[in-house]
Amino acid sequence: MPTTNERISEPRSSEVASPRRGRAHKTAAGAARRDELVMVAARHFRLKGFTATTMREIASDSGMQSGSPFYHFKSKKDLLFAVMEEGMHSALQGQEQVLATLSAEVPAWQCLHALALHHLRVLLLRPSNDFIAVMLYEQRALTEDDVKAIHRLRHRYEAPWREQLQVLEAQGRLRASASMTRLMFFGALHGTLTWYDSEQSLALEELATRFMHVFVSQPD
Amino acid sequence: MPTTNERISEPRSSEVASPRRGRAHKTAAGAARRDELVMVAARHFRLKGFTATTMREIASDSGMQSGSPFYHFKSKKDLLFAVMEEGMHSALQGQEQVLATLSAEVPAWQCLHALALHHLRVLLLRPSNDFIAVMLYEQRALTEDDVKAIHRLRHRYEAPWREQLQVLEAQGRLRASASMTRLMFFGALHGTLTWYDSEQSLALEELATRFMHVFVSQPD
DNA sequence: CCTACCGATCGGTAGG
DNA sequence: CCTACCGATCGGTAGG
Repeated sequence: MPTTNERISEPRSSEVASPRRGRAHKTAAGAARRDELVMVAARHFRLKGFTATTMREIASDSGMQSGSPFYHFKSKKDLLFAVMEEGMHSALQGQEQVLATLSAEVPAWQCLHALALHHLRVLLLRPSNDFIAVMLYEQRALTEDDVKAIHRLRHRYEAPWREQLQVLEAQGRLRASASMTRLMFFGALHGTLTWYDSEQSLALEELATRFMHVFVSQPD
Repeated sequence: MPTTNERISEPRSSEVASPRRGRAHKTAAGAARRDELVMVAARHFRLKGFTATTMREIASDSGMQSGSPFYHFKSKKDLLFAVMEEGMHSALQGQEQVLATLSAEVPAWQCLHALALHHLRVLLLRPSNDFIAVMLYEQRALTEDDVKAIHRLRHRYEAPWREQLQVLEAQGRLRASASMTRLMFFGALHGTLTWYDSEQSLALEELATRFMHVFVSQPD
């Protein structure tokens, strides 16, 4: 996928002066402060919502004064975008690692199972799983361009899903079309955010298997 | 179900003075104004979120002055609760009507199909479908007691689902346990809020059928 | 239900 | 990254 868009790749190779939205820190300490802001913001945005969270809270919980986050981020919306964008980048990375461990001839059922398990971990495993709830619930607070950028990342994330589901569809092992199955599958997975309880519910491996049996017939 | 809780049933038989959270209007015009506030609020809460919506916008779009909504509702949170509570009441009523038209011996598959279709209509058909998106996305803005009241309504709403899914489970026609199937089913249905497009997608009847084939095997 | 208003808070900025 | 601050807005209220 060489079609990375500019803003998404920009943070990794930029030298613009602060305040801005990317990572342009000369010092490791500066980058660490920025990362802390993103983490703290993700938690607050998830628990209280974007609008109900104040920059003052985020600053205070990051050990800063009220105006200091604006040294790292031009606006509150840019901080929200950073939460979603960096979350998606790390989820994409994790997914690629999972796929890399699979041999090339692994059956589609097993591959999709691995993708589902990884996604459940992204959704439910702390820490740093806050971003995805924020992404699912706070899209309307983004600018149009930022929504598009996030959608591009989500599309890349879904690419292997599309691929495996098409294989399974061709094998006659789906109960709806590949794209309909994908929409239902993600909907059901995202629903776990509202009911999964790590104390009382199944282990994620077992949960992923249950999902697979509902959406795909005949495991290999 | 005689276990209706006080606050839920209160609005229908109360005589307390305004401002309050129930319907205590002597005049039909007063009740109509209140209903308009609830409808307008639902739309705004859905499109912009609870916190980002101001009482002034709601007032203005309801043809009132900025302070007037507080004649009908003690607080913004009470208006949010009214949106969810009245939405759930009408959804419950609609569901009961659907069930009433079914004969007593209708097979479980058909009954669940009717429930799924009704739910898709509640989710996706305008007007007055805003409340459910608000309910799903804005729970954290409610007080603890209000969350409990809404959960009781949702539990009542899910009762016929539980019943039919248990029948289907006993018949060996589910791919996961009855409760797991219900959680996945609702998750997948709620996901339609993010992707269903009435212009391009299937008719809701057909969509309900596709859902049914994924979650339940062997239609009658 | 309107008028007029208050106290509090918030995103953001200048200047260092 | 801190200090000190501004302009704007907001939920809510008193009094009619």
